Amino acid sequence: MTSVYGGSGDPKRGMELLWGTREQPKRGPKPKLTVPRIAAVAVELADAEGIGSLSMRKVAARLGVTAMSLYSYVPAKGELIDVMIDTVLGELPSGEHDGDWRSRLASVARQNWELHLRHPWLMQLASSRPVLGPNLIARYDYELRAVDGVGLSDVEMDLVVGLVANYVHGAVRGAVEVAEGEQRTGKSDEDWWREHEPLLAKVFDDDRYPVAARVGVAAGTEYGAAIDPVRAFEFGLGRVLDGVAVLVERDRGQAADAGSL
Amino acid sequence: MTSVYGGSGDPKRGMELLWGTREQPKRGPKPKLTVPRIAAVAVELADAEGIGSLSMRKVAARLGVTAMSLYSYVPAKGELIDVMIDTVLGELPSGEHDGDWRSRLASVARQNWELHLRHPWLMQLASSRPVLGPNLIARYDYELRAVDGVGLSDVEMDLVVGLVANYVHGAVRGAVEVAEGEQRTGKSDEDWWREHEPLLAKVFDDDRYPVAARVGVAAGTEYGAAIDPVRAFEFGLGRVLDGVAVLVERDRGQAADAGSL
DNA sequence: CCAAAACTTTTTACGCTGTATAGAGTGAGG
DNA sequence: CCTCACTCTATACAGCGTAAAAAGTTTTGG
Repeated sequence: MTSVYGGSGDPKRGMELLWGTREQPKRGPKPKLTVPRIAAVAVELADAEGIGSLSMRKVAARLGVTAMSLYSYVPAKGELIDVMIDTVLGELPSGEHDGDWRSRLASVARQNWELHLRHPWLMQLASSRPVLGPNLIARYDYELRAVDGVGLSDVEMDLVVGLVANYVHGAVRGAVEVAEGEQRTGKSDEDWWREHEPLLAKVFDDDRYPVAARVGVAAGTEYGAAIDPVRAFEFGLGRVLDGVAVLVERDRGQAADAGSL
Repeated sequence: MTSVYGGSGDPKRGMELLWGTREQPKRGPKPKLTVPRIAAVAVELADAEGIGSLSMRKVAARLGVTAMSLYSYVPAKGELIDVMIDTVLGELPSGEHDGDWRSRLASVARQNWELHLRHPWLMQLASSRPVLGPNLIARYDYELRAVDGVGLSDVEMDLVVGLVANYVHGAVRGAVEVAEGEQRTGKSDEDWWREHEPLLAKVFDDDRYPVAARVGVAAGTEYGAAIDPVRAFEFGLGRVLDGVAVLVERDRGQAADAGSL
């Protein structure tokens, strides 16, 4: 008899998984595995070979078990990935903050940046539903506290934190591309750039696309490569924080508090 | 679920595909298909069912041909996806601009936003290498022209355009999630939010996560849902443009300065 | 004009995927 | 003890990308 909500459906079961609120069974053989152990192995595999080549069979093999055995811990692969996501979110700080709001927010951004570099497969789960696991909530609280008490409204706080998260997510894309490209081809981005220079010269047609040609060449020679993801990230982060600062100062003036910054 | 395409071998063949610089064969039967036609059908399928369920067999079937037949037009699925990407980039404007730099850059962002909503599968190709097709170059030129002549250095222009692209990419994620969630479950995000309110109340534990609880509830009631992607996008775009404005004014006051943050 | 060469298309096949289903093994409660 | 609840294994299926081989189609050279 098959459940109507097979596969990625049942949110209650997913919540039990993420929050570990499942009463352990009283009868039957002792389980050989645990959900956190399965998730840890899956994360290891995804880090090493990419989420695209992560399969239930490989995870099971690494655990000395058959593929189907995993299905008594996890309803389907989708839920396993949900647990993987919340697992790696647990690597992020969620305690007390230091410094002013700007340095706090910069730290938040850099922590998220590094997490995505450690686990590039996070990028590719862009269009799945959010997970709402315990580590996500803890982290959300932490990120909000970075801008708590600086004069923003609650909704503005949520929007600012979302803005930083969104920006980091977009920016890390370039870095992951470069890193995976280098891993795949064994060539550095710089080598690739030099090797394909003649082809790029034809692509950046000076007559049809004068601005692209001028700027593309200027940027390419400056970076020594097609893109410099770290520089792009730090540059964009600076602009984003400048934009938030404008908002903070505006709100502060509105609250008749002539503080400095 | 996720599509990772790797291994794509010959970059020269890929370039020929994208730029259409392949001399057509003199002997043999007339080809029934063309690469643009194949790509158009593939885009249609990906729009309708997602990139995860796009297969060579389905594309071929839609064209009245067997799967293997496609391999005389395209070396592999990865290259087909490259062509798909450049194809949809062709939907974007690339002509003359109106208005000042701020409204131009806002238009650029909104155009990219809408493109991603039309073709959500673009999101999931986050970690593939860039495509360098003709439409990408034309669009890059167009976006650069939005901020040409406002006093930024060439490298700064590249960084600003990259910042906006990165931000949009990150922001569109939430919108795609909501849209796909609604399509998959048949329920609006608002319904989902209301239905799971008791569970969310337990998740937002007021003692452990006071800030998350306060802000999460405030944001949720304000949006009438877990997130309001359009509002988040417009808010973040405003802040990003404010941050760019700070840079523009700084450069304007000071002839040349590449420093940031 | 005909055969060879060049090209497209189909057929078949292989190893891989997620997971449905059924059965075997294991431990506690009646 | 048996029985129930549970874990784990074995088997199977449909679908995937694509390699290899063969068949069909058109142009070219002799």
